[in-house]
Amino acid sequence: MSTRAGIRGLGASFYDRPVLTVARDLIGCVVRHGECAGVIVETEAYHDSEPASHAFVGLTQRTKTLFGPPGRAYVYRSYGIHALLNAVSEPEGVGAAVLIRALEPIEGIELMRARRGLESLRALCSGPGKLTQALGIELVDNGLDLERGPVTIAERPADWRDVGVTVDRRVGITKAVELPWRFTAAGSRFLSRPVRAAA
DNA sequence: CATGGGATTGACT
DNA sequence: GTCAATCCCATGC
Repeated sequence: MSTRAGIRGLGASFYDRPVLTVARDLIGCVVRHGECAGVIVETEAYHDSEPASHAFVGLTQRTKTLFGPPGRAYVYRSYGIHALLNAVSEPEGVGAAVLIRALEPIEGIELMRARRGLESLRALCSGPGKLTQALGIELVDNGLDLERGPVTIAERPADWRDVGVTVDRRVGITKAVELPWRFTAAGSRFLSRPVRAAA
């Protein structure tokens, strides 16, 4: 491993594991596109066995990336407006992915502010549609290899290695709402929404 | 070919 | 708190 830390993307073996494990382990990792980068502070897992997942309907034109090899980006348009970024997980043939829901911005912040038309650091990437706008990720990035880029996800920086992870229910869905498949960096100020109060 | 439903956001009451 | 914007694609006639 001669590449500089934080530049090289995680390889397919990282994603070729149960999607809940990948979703938890992605907290603290770094998403990068060009000069812009941020630490992942919120993820959700989706799997073809449960109806909130796009892959629940089976293999279609839309879901073929989800059923493809692990370590690729699944990018789709939500509500006609927003591009949402996922990391395809589990072996090829299983429709599973991790939705990246929020980042703590660390590099390229001025470009992110220009793309978002906002100043507030907390508002730049605190939602799945916000972070793709801030990083300039669009539908053309669907299917790209997250190890080679242009969008990459790299391992945790040293100061994020021992980040605490909080488990919660997923946001914004109408099916399988009870599954605790949302993961957040404990105490982060950059989440899309607060963690739900304990029962 | 027509229809309907979103893994959301920002503006507004 | 409510609600519209707006694109892709799955489904059904």
